[in-house]
Amino acid sequence: MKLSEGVEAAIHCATLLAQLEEGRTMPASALAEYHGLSPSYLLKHLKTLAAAGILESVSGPHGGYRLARSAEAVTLLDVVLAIEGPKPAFRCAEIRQRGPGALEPQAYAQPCGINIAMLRAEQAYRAELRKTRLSDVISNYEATADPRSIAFGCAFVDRNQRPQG
Amino acid sequence: MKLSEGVEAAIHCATLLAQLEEGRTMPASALAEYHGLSPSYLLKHLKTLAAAGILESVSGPHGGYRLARSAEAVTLLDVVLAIEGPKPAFRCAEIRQRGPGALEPQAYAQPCGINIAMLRAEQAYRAELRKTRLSDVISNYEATADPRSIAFGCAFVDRNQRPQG
DNA sequence: GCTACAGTACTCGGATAACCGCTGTCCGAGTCCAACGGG
DNA sequence: CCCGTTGGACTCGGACAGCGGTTATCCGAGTACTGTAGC
Repeated sequence: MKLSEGVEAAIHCATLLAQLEEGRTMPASALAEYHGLSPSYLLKHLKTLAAAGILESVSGPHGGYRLARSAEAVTLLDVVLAIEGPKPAFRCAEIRQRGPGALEPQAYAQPCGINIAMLRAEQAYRAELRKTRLSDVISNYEATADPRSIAFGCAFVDRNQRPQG
Repeated sequence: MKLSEGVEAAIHCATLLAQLEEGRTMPASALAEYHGLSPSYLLKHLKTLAAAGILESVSGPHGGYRLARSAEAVTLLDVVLAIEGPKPAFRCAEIRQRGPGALEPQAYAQPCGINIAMLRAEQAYRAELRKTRLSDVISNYEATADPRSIAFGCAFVDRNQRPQG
């Protein structure tokens, strides 16, 4: 079990985007520079987030990305599902229906108990991720990070945010 | 996020192994036949489970695999961690320490809030998996499965289990 | 008839190729600004 | 001086290679049975 590397980048970017002023946007190149990542690759994930309705994109010279809704309305689960896809991590291949002891398909109306247990665990995982909103991440960041980091972030946002599109 | 295909096979095999009599073993070839899987590939995962201390292996003509401890003492988490590895699904690459605003490493004594949230969710996932024991899976199976499947399983176990090694 | 031995067949164990998805990258479509020329 | 037009530059969007990891497989090491030969 392993999550895509892009999940971390996506969350960081969403966090930064949440800090710019209402209606403003920030281009992918600025986000990549701020996080020290490859612009080309980051763009791929930003595109995915936009397709999922978490970000909005604005084209043109003063374009860029911004949150499609408030930071309180975006959970970590939203971001993870957008990048990783909605399919559960455990995909039951219905092994029980294979082999020499297999019966007709109608005999397997009851779902596989293993699948149920695995999906229940994943529901717990998702429920926990759903509890954390983007705004919570920001609050925690502002409360614990080095003041110099916060100041740099604010300055960077002021410098790179684009006017209302 | 996706789990290895082998997790499902591993759980099914462990479940079947839990049903044979005390001290008996069952060869990988029988497990593969019962589940309609490739013997070569299944052996790989059984080996992994044995290395993790969940199964015990016995070599020789009457050899095979058996549970290393009781079905009550094996949780789904044990099996998943054995196959997938103990590392968390979310691996923080410390993106916050990259980019032009990075500070000296000492400034990042506090762990990354994003990482904390992701790990907390994974702890919930593992806690849920830890609740389900192999014996629970068997109980559920015997309570819900088609009687013919259960009878076939019992007959198969009787036919393929090897004497105490 | 009993025992010791060698051969054999069966098991697991580790090392080795093939496929798939994430990683990383590029160029094209669309959009807004700005400069320029005309009125 | 003001306005329309045109050119340019900047943005996102989708399509294209490269690589690591899981999948799938094979042959070798070890062990217990079995048949045989000797006592």
